[in-house]
Amino acid sequence: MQTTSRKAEIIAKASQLFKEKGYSAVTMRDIAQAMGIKAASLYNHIEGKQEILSILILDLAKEFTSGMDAILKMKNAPLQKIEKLIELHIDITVNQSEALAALNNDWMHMSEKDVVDFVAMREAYEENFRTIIKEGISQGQLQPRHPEVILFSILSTLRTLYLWYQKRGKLDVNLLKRDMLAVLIRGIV
Amino acid sequence: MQTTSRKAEIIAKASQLFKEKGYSAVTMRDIAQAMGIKAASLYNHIEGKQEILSILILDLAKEFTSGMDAILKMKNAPLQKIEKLIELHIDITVNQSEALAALNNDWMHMSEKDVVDFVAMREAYEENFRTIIKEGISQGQLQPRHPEVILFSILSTLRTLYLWYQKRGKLDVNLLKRDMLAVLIRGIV
DNA sequence: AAATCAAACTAACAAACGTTAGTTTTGTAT
DNA sequence: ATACAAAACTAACGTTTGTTAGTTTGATTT
Repeated sequence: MQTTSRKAEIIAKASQLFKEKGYSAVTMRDIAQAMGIKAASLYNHIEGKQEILSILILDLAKEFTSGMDAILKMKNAPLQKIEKLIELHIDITVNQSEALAALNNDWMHMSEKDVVDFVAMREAYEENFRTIIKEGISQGQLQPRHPEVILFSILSTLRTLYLWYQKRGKLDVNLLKRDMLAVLIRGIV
Repeated sequence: MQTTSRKAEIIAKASQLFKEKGYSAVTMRDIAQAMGIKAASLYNHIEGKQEILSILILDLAKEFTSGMDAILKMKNAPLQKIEKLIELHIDITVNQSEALAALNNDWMHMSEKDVVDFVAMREAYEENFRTIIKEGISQGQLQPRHPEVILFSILSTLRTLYLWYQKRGKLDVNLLKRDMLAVLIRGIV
């Protein structure tokens, strides 16, 4: 019984390389060498380079979308939903830090159709996040700052978490969540 | 009297393309076409593709470094230094949003020597920032959170500001500074 | 033993890449 | 008009790119 298909192995290895150098700078021969095989052999498992990227990005985007959907269904107050969203990002980052690099930096190199789908998903995600923030403000639970500034302050931090989570001594996840929630929500003063 | 050299024009145009697709995905023919000339003509002005990238990134890195140096010389309290740093990032972003993309995403494609210099500058910058934060905590001006979490929450937001500053209706710079200072320092609750 | 099948291989292609060499054009100063 | 320098051009180069075609290997099933 195989636990991981060869295709999944290729995608996993490719995502590591994409994280290091970016999609465009990684060649099929790079990926093959990292797998210990020849470039042509990759095509027994995948359709092409672009397919690797699309699977990587769209699967991850769906994870964010379904996470958001679950949170929207909750009966919690806006601030508690934001806390859940922060935890969602941290959980995904800890388990998928490689794919996050591609999602952040290389989505524009997917096929046109996949780019359209991805951008739609991302805009829907951001719009849901924005709505929660606006509710928080109108209910007096959040400070009356420009919602866009709040949205992107939080999102920027969460989206680039993958860049420094690793090296910083593998902070305990629960400790990380506690401090990030504190900093992002209550500030630093 | 020419106000901008042809070389500077090429670098400026290239940085726009780098921001859209990343350094590796932009070809010399792309840059030439955007300039309305042929690819070979570029070499009358620049040494090669990598030189464009290095000038772009290292010039910007020096701007951050000298900005940091000026702030370190001030006699202000840590919190006020952090406010100055946030304003520094916002000012640079407003004037150099294209080059910031390359600095964030494509620094690893410079020559080995330039990468070493760049990473050294970045680490020095972060170390200075970290020291200010630690002073703020030990003086009781900042909450006693993990300094690394504070550092990267602020830096992540500032570093990706270039991605959304433009489209969001060209927020007035002073308004942006006010709201970002509030969100990053005093939080959202 | 024969057949099957996944997964590797070798060899090669056409296109695109960064770059070089040598030449022509263009504007400015003599 | 002539000379000069800046900046464009055409043509081509050697590599590298993603990908295809056809073949071989090795394990499992019949």
